Amino acid sequence: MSETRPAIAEIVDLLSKKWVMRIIWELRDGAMTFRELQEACESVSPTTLNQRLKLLRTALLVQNEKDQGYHLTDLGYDLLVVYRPLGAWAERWQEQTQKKTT
Amino acid sequence: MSETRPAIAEIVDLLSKKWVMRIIWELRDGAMTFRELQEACESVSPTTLNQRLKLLRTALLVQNEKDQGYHLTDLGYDLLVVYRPLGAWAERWQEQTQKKTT
DNA sequence: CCTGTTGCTACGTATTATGTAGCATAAATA
DNA sequence: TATTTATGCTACATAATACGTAGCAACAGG
Repeated sequence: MSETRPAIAEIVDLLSKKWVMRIIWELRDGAMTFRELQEACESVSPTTLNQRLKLLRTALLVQNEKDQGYHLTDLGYDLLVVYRPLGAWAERWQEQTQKKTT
Repeated sequence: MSETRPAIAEIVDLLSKKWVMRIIWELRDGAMTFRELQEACESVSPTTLNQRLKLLRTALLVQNEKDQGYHLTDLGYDLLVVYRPLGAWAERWQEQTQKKTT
């Protein structure tokens, strides 16, 4: 079904949707309830949050087992690991972009 | 102005906008014209492309010097470097998600 | 039975992206 | 010189997406 599309393209599509990266980030320290996630994500609307959680569940990045709340799968954690260097890059980026105003 | 917001949050916001990651990716091998970029990005509308290019230029990730076309800045290239491991992760991800159907 | 918490849906409004047309500039061609 | 071609981009109407608010059904105490 999705054989023709490269994996990287699909995941970039998914990660480009609003709140997706943020949700993964918020789940970094363990499970959260639906409403906890909602608050953490600047009170994102439940409609959108639920849509995103569905996407993330079918993408096997997030799970929701009974009484455990939403939490990352192993695959989801690995993605966080991949993203880790982005933090350092972002610091440098902010320095550069603030040279203009400061 | 943006002192209160962490760098990582800002960049995640930017990268979560449609076509932003794709545009950076398409510029990986050097300069492209506006219309080349447009074709490369599945004929994204010029309105949107121009909006994204404005964002990317003010974020110092893309430049557009005379007769050189659009191309990544050093900062932009560094971001690509950060993203490189995503390719390998995406392969593993696709294997996992295709276990279900195949 | 009442209250609180949970995950989630409904639905109208606002924001964002799309598609198509086309303009202004500059270089190449006839 | 007149015409074509390519460039970067704007205008604007429509479609898709996200938001905000209200509220429901299931469950757990008290």
